Amino acid sequence: MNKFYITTTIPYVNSDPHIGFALEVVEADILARYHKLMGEEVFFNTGTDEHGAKIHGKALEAGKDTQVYVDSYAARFKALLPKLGILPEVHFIRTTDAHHKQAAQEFWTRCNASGDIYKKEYEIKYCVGCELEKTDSELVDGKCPLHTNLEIEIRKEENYFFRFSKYGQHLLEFYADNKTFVVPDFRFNEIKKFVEAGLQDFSISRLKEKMSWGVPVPGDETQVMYVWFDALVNYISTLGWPEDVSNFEQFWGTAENSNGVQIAGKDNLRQQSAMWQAMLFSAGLPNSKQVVIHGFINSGGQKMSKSLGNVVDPFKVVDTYSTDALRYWLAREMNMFEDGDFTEEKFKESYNANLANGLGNLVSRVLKMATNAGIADFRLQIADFNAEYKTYLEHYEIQKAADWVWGKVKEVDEYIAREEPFKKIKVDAEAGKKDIEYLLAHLELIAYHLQPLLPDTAKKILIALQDMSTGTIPRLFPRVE
RNA sequence: CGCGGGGUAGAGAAAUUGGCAUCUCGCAAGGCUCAUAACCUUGAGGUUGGCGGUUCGAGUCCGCCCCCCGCAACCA
Repeated sequence: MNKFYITTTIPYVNSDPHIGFALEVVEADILARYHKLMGEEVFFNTGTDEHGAKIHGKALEAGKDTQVYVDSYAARFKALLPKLGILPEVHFIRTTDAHHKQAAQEFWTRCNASGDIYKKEYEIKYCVGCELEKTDSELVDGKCPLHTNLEIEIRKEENYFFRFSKYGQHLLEFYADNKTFVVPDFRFNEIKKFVEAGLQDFSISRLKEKMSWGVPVPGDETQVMYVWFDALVNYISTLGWPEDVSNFEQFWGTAENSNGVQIAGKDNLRQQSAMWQAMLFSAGLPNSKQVVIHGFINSGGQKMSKSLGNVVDPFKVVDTYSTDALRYWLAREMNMFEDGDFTEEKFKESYNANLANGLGNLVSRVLKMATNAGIADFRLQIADFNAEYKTYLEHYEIQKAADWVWGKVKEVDEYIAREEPFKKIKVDAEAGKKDIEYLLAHLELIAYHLQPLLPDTAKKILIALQDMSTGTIPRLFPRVE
């Protein structure tokens, strides 16, 4: 049996889940469901990234024990999954899981054995106001934007570094041999350019006495791993690596047959397609098979931010509309690879046009015609996806796959207007009935192809088709005014 | 000349290797009554950011310019 492995990146639990995470996990779920329906054995991973100074700081600020703090956030992310209609068998890894920590340590040990880890003095930019380390990109004019009255302190400490620079050439050769390693191609070009420009080693640990919230570095009591290093290992620790070799090789793959598909946002291009791959080289493990990079969801034309107050809460969207309404929007209104824009108004417009008036209304009218014609049951007959639709999903073109389905919705509406079976049945019962059966078959076609996209809705339609004797017609998506 | 993405109807998008500028929403008129005030048809709406070039033919290829938006290393 073919194996399919897909993973999202794991969100950092320093704030509530936002719609960007919902996008990523729904995209992964659509692909996982598709491969499952194609008869493959699927391993689907998501989870939470829970170490690091930021989280530690936030917990201290809230006056909570750090583990208690991350537990409550992890629960929040976990609670979102059923709200989004994610496959219940999804693996949810937490980087504070005991097994993950052991796996991260083993990974470190292997990189160290390859001679890729060394100690060097590192200059940390530290904001006394936040009591946190700051990155260059967080600073505005060399100052912390939250504490512009304070100077940034430079603190020197000895950290472990990873020899990223050693793997530049190796990465370029790997990219050349794997022509669709990063999807879409413009992102692949971006990362190639970045690697070509030359790589610098990056720090992978912090002094424990200053920042204790991390995985202990093997063989050095004084240091903990920097959050990235341990977090990236989740993609394989989730499979039971290093102990469960069989599971690891079946799903993550082998050197000859890599099998791990990763989905990530455009901000994660470097970490996933360069840094993590170099780490895998170093540890002597198979690379990912593909890294699929999606865009961002903006809100009203601007980046979502707390200060602008335009953050979209996926829980709220689901509660107002429905799980499948949100899944529809993420699948069809978002281009898989470009940025999209969310506004309540556009969401509602699209909901009414495509779900209420389009799909929902079509199901109503066809089932009513069937009921009126005395057709009580319908034998399901579709067992495979359309070839064009398959091609789209195999190339991660979720939007196009959804377009294909709604193209069918349109065709069926047109057919009804052209053939007028509701009229025909009054003069020629046989011909009218034949038309209606044709419509029912197309409803099945639509429902079948909706399974990965809107699983709940697909199921409702398929169930309704099989028993129309009760005369009750599901109202899938009521109009919202 | 740091790297990259983009500019197509009021809005959002699409257009293998150059070949009738297409689709959805919205708007107008008509049709239909199976349906969730829904559905179908037709129509209005365009200097494809600008200028120039190649070509029988350019949204597409080449040159220059203008304007948006990311990234610029340890930020998911």
